[in-house]
Amino acid sequence: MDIFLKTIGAINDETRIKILKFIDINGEVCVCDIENSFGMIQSRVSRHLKILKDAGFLKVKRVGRWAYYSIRDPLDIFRQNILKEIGFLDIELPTLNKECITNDTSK
Amino acid sequence: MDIFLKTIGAINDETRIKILKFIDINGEVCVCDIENSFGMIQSRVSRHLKILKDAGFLKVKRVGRWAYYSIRDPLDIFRQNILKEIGFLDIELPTLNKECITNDTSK
DNA sequence: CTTATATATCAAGATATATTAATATAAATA
DNA sequence: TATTTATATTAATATATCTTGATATATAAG
Repeated sequence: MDIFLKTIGAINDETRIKILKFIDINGEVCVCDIENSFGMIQSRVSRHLKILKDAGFLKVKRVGRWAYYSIRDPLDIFRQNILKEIGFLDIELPTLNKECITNDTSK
Repeated sequence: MDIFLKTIGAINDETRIKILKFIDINGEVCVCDIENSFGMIQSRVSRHLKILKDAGFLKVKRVGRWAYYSIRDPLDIFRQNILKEIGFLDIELPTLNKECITNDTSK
């Protein structure tokens, strides 16, 4: 029950639905990608990512100082269905904005 | 998005998950059945039922003064999946207690 | 008139939730 | 080593939502 409610609670928020769909569409993104794309401050992004990760939707891959978030794989059928449903929603998402300073290979 | 959040919000509550599973298991039940089985006051039951109905999970059949609630049919796949998932949860449910005074045919 | 139900409101408390600032941590690098 | 950077975490605050009991009213049916 607790796990179920945690899963449901995680997607009971518009911001997290957007972030989740954003990651689902764009694949692996780092925290600063989300910061830049959504125009949110870092701590806010981190917090939402943690909730989505703890609810079993996301996984993290750490590379150096970056943390790359993506849809957890394997994903159980229930969460897959939720993801599919979110995919149907008509939401306006920002375009992926890869502006992270130190992520810029020209630097 | 709003409909999605309404659906999610409806099951983001332990009491409603229990009522929903209870109806799923027992089929058609009237408000007073739930009152008696769960030991909840009528207004509380009515309110939760309204939320579950508005979220698309339940339908009502009115017979005389009674209102019989059951799982909405047809139910879209997403809500079916939610119901299935709730079916897997290890929750303690009260047994159906049909004690409604005027429901008693011996009266 | 009584009963079953629906609905609405109020007030209190609980819960949660979001948000940001500040701080911590850890890695890269000068 | 010191600094910068990406990210995480915590603490404080503000806000919002929910739940619940109590109560009151409305409706429809018997």
